[in-house]
Amino acid sequence: MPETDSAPVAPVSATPPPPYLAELNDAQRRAVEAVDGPVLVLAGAGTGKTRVLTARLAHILATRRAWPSQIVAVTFTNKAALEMRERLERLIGQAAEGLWLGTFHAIAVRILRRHAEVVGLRPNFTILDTDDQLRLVKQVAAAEGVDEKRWPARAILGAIERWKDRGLAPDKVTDPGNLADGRALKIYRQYQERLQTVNAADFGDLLLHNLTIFQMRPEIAAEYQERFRYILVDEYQDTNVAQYLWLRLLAQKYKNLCCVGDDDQSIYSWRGAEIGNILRFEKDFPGAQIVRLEQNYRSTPHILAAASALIAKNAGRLGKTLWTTANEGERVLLRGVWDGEEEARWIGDEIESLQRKGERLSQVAILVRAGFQTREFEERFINMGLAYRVVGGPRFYERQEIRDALAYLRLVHQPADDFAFERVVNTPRRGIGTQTLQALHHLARSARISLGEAAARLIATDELKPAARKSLGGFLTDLARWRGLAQAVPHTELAQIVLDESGYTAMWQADKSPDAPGRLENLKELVAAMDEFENLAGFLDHVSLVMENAGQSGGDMVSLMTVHSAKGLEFDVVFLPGWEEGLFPNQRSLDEHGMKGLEEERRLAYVGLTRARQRAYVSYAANRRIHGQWQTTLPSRFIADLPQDHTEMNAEPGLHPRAAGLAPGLEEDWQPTPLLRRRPELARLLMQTRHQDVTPPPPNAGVKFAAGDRVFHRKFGLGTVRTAEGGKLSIAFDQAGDKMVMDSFVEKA
DNA sequence: ATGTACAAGATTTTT
DNA sequence: TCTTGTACAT
Repeated sequence: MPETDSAPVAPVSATPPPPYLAELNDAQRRAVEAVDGPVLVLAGAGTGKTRVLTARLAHILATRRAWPSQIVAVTFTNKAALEMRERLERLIGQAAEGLWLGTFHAIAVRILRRHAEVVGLRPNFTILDTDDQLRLVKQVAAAEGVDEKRWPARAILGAIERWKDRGLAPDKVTDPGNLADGRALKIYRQYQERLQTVNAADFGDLLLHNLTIFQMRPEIAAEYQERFRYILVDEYQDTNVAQYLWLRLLAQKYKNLCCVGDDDQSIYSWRGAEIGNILRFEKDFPGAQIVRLEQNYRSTPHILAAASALIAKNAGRLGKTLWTTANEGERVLLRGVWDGEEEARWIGDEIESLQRKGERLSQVAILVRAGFQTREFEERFINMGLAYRVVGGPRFYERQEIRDALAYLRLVHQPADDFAFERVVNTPRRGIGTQTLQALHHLARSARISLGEAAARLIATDELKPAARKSLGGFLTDLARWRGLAQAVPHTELAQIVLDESGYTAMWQADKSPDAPGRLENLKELVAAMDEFENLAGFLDHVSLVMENAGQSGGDMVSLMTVHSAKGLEFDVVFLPGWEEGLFPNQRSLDEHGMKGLEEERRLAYVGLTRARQRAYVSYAANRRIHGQWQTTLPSRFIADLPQDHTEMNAEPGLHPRAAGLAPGLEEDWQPTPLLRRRPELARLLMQTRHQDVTPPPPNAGVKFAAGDRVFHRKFGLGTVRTAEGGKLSIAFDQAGDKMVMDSFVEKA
């Protein structure tokens, strides 16, 4: 949101009949025209949520209910905000100057910068990234004497973030739980205090501080309540409690709040999203209009039916019946393969064949459950020369050299930024090691000052060794000079000067590792990217809030991403690999959240399927290598949830043939092959061949069982062999009782 | 203060 | 398998 928000901008003129209404169906039009008062739009996948929200914006402007600067529209990603703005401006035929459009965080930060002093910050405060957060928690926890092994910093930070997601500042927390022996709350307090000392806010703070400001200064709250005549929210099912409170407060005066959401697509509960926010809407806003959108414009009937049947297995949903008038199309294709490499090969071949039939690569996506799954596809696609892009993968701003460079700029811009200080004080090497740093930390913590200030005090004494003292002094002098320069020269020039004078560029020039030239290239790119911003502050905010890949968006390429990042997107063809028990649904989600976890996983599967317009492919592998370990896997229970009428099974011969009809109970006779776990060299050999042609060796080949042997069965557990005849064993299982089992299904215990 | 060698641990999803 | 952290040597 680069625009300023000074004076209200004149109303946008539009000539009737409005084009934005022409392309809508009845329900959509109702949602658009019900502009006064609270509105909740419950909409299924592919029913045109964003289109409705945009049309609504256009409508508000065209009917002159508000100026753009009196409207706030909140989207889930910055990209969605950009798209909405473009669409809106096309609709109204002019720029929507002054419109507040962006993520919760992007909007909250604008408010916070203005009133930072209310929460003890200065307007140029730093926005922390996850790394910095974690480092701070580690420091605080260590000082508190918490055992890192028992209570990893990650877990403590998780607890802190959960509190923040729920809108709880340290003084509001009532349930300290037993995390870190009940010390988590104490750590939270110190963490927060330290953030204030170093003039920084983390992501959660952006909203939390907003709430605090509104609470402590009612006149400020009133100002924004007055300003925001219309509030629009996309993806409402994924708002957390803090966001909900923020919205409720701001909408208090005009109550023109319109939320669009789909409870079946709530996939962020791990980040604090509350489906309850949707359910509560009518209670909080009596007389709210509820509009349901159920006509799907995206997918073919087969895909829609398969997805609907899948999500119908979830209990506790509001329930929607999606329908479409589209032509039947192809069934969802289910494909079972031997292993992950085979899966990547098959998908690659399939994409090539689609491409030959005229499908554009940019209309093809591979959606995986977890980030690490993209690697297999990348390797394969590089190999076959297929153009692809990883969406949301390793990001430009997360590269080491970029983060270092940014740390220099942050430190120039915000002298108290400890995290930046720590990052660059000895990069390039200045002979400032752990000893010196420890002394700095010690003083900084005890005197409640920033590291930079502590450094300044320390060089005034003779506590440090002469070498360290001299070098640290030089560093501080440099910083002071650059800060002075910041007023005088343009920010791109400043960046260049800082990188050169600090010796950072020279450091990489002297580096003879193969990736050094690339890093220097990236640094150049960074300086070039800064040119698009008015000043250093604007650039730094952009970097903190918009952590996405610059460039490389163009071109005809296959998209590779997690299902989470595919939210809100659509493609002609979607591949959904890795539908295996443990991977999808993810085991950890199941272990930690039980039924709730399973339902969220199912919603995720639903989101994945409904991204497809024309074709959806679901695949699973019988063997997968995870952390370099071979594991045999079962087809996901979600596959069994897909109705046979709308799917087509196409498994490799000999691979758990009834997988499609197999319920997760796995009563049946299929067993994974433990052989591969014991003999990875065999697995590797198998992987190097065309697997269609290879019959896997029978499991347990050559293993003979005799009465009295202790054995293990995947389903029945441990037991003792009573009799063995041919391949059939009679086994007395410790838990499951007596069973007849084929010997290939048990292992020697 | 810096560099090396070896061991342990990790992998869910992101504004 | 790959990355990160720690202990020890330089």
